[in-house]
Amino acid sequence: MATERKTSSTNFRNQAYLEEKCSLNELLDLVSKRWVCEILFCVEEGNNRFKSIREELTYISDTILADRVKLLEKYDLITKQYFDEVPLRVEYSLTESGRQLCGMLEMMCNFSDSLPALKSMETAKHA
Amino acid sequence: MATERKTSSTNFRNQAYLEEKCSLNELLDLVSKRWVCEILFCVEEGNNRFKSIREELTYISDTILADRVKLLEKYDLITKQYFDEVPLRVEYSLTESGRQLCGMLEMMCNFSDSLPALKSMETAKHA
DNA sequence: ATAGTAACTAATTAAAAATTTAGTGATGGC
DNA sequence: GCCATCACTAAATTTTTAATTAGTTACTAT
Repeated sequence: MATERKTSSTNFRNQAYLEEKCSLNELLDLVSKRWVCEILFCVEEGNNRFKSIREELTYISDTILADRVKLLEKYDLITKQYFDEVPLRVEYSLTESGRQLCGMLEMMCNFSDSLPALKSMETAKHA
Repeated sequence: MATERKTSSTNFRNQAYLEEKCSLNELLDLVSKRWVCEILFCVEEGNNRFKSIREELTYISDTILADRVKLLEKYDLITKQYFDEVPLRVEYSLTESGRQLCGMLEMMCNFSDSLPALKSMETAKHA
């Protein structure tokens, strides 16, 4: 998983340039990683264990889920609580920032639902 | 630029699964493409020509800018107006959807500015 | 005739992201 | 001892995305 970024690339420089210009770019880089929003929504709705999230998000793998919860914890959007049980039990919950972010994502979700351009493409796909 | 996606991959299936689950995933896939938000903000602020956007966004290339304005037009977030002049003149402007999206992105921008986790990483980077 | 302009496109290559496969530790049940 | 559980990690591979290089069109200015 952990292949290092090449800090000498123009690819890297451009991302740094954008993040410097506006922190939105950093936030978007996080929330647009695959599965991230759905994981947030799972936790928001109380589906807060590793295994149960993995089951809800049909095709996600252990590797990715572990990576994403780690990222979300790093950005202080979720927290982990460890229970001294066997087998191991860990529960995730949203932080205050996480709750705020979820609120905004839900707004965007409503917006995207109402976007004619997106809707017509959906329909085209199913046709 | 136009390398076709491999529709048989699980990578593709997972993206389709997420978009089916929630259209937010489709919208995020668009706005998180590199440079997209900054292009929207340029147009919003009246910087509405190909060349001037390219100059404002220092490191962007013709190839990428052309791809992004095409995408934004496809999703009906910007429109193009052609002027019959020489040399060729094209102006972009936000659609009503584009304006709404910009509004939400600005909200998210304020949020990300206030996120302690992001801020501390910024600081760490410059240290 | 040659060079320059704006707004692009096509093909290639480099880099990053997602996925797959195979493991870990501590414990419990058979 | 052997298999199972949960919540992970490491390494390798595949797929996608971004960047580079080299063009195009239709005209104008030198």
